[in-house]
Amino acid sequence: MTPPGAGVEDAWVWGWDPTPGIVSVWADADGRAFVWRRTNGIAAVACDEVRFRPWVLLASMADLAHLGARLQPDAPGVRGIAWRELDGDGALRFVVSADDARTLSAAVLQGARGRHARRLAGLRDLDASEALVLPLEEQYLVASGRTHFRDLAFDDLRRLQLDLETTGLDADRDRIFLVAVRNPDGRAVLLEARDGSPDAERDLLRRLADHVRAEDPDVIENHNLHGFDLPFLVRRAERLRVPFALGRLPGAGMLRRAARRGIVAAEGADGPLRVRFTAPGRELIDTMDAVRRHDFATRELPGHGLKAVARHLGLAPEGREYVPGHEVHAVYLRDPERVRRYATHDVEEVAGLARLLGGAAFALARMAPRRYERLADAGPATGVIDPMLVRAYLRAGRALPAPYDGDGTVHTGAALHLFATGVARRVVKADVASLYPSLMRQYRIGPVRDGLGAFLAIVDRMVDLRLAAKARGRAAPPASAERHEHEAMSAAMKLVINSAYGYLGAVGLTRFHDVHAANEVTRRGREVLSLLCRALDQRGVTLLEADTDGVYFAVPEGFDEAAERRLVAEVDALLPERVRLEFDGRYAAMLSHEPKNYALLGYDGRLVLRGVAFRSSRSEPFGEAFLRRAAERLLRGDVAGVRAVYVETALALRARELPTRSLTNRVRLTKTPEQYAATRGARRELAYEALLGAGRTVWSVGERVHVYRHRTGAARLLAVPDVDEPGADDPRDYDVGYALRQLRGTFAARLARGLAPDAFVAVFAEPWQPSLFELALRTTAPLLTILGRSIAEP
DNA sequence: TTGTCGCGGGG
DNA sequence: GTGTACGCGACAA
Repeated sequence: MTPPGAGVEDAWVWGWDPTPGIVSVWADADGRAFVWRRTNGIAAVACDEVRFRPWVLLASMADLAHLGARLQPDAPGVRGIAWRELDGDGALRFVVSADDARTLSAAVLQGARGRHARRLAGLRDLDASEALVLPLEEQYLVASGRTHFRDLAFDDLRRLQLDLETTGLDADRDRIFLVAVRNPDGRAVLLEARDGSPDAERDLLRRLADHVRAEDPDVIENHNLHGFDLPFLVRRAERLRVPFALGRLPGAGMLRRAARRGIVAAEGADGPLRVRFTAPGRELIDTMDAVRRHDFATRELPGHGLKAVARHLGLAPEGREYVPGHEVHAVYLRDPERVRRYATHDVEEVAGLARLLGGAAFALARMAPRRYERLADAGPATGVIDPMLVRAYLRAGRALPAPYDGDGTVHTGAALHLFATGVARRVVKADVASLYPSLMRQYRIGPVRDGLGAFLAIVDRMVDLRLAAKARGRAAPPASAERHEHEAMSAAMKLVINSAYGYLGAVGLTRFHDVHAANEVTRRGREVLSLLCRALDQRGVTLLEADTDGVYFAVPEGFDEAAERRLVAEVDALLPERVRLEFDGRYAAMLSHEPKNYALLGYDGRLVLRGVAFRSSRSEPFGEAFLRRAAERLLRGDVAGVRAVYVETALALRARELPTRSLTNRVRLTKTPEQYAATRGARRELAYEALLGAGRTVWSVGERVHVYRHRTGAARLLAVPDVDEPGADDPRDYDVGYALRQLRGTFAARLARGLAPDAFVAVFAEPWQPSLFELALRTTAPLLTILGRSIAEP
């Protein structure tokens, strides 16, 4: 692993204290920090209790004038209340510290109360322009230069997974009947309530807490741990009036911390106040946070639920047991073994998922002065970069700028050009890797108020770290712990690097935001996009669409892939050093419909539809199917084939050969019968009219129904069984005329850009009137329309 | 048809 | 002591 270097900038990235093996940190208002470290190799855990001086950063010393001689200059070993002034022109420039947080707070507030009309309960009630107050453990980490996990690998952590099985989702009504635990050694243990009584559940809670204490993990993990298991446990313990805690500090209990993605604890002035639970000494990690981050980068997950993610990532064990959520308790009563298998598989999948995706937060916790559990759910800009910058400034002895709401300058966006519509063949996609971070580094675009230059220095370091980690990861044996660590490091760096641009633009949220710098980045980005479009244009290709950092273009006949790659490399050579244009893919054909709406046909025959025009779940299945088949024919240049698909579909509709199911809309009910009755007069809605028409006056919100238009024009319900069974009970009484109008007006219209107007008329002429042009269609080619060719100079 | 608001999960 | 984005569905205008 990377040791902290000796340089100033190394300290900005890694901290500077070499203490190895820290797995958790807690600090209290008495000025005590509890530091849990793995020792004796990694076999044991030790808790050091160390003194630290709570501190606050102030814009003015006026509030402390009342201290008189009790206020002393900061010096090593100083006792009592001390202060020092930082360099530079930042507004937050006085570091005031004390032996304990209460003394510090009382001293500052005594002065501040004289100036403020409102009540001040604590330092956090001061304006952000007057004071910067970090959580206590972050005060400790920033001041000490310590970070988590130095010299530890992810697999050195003691990680325990737990998963509740309950009779329902409401902790005020439902109860816990089983807890599956996976111990740090990988063994699964089931704790079960002996019956449905409150005493049995109390006993279960006590055994769970005992078990965790005995196994003594550093980390507790589950999927939706913070959204379900922890709040449920705490609520049950409250209702059953039994103590419950998961931490390592005796008597600390389950504490709360503010968290954006927490559960609602109270209603505040600016919306609900949300909290997450925390337990001193152990890190409470929710794998759903890691899943969200992962999907944010890859956007390939089918959903964020445990089962779907585990299946998708190949983590589901052989013979995985599945039980629908609402049946878990009922199944347990008649077949407890099945639920035991199910719950065991849950914790095993969570362990795999946490290891696969949790390494990124682990890597960040070795750098940023925050608890591992906070880095796991933090946004990368405010959650990772900001704390690192605060630490860098204090380390350098430089004052921090006060929060700033910007000067009202609006944020300008990326460029989007549509050069052509219709069908193009031999299409190439090229894009610039990490365009915005590359521009920031190339042109040294950083926040204007960052006089220290720490922002760009940190981004530079992270890019280097990422490249090194990628190289080392490739060199390491597949599936090895070493490879896992490098891949996690690379993922963590990617996350932060890609958020650096967002950091600049986050006016009012990040400490050093700078909308002018962000606009300079997008301006340079538009410039690069224009430059590469012009360069491609000059080389005889047909530009199709360019968006932000990528471009689609069509190459002349005779180009093979090698020639395409040479062309991309040629244009790449014209770009600034750090801005690299890469070959991203090649396609047999593209139907360009509107900006960000297109269809691609791969050389392997795969059809990709992008944009709302081509994929809407509101579309009736028959229309979607028609569009896919017809678009594919069009992309192959087979206009007569498009006609054939249309004729076939239209005739099938007219003959009612298509199942009613394929003409339905799937609608989720959102109004109760009473609510709909109230609005029915103003506006009639198909789904509810269908329900009423079927004589149904009772339904529940959330129910999904299939609705279609009956030949009479009235809304009708279709009973759709779970599995498709071509039904004897399929009524086939849909409104054919309406469906035909939809086919032509809604679906065929998506292909209009690829056909000349007269060809469109011929292709989609009424099928029972054989077209005069039927023969001519065999020689009709799809159309490509070149739009205005001006490539705007930025 | 076209903007905005809110969600994504857990039993 | 808190702030992602993206794509989609629901709802209102």
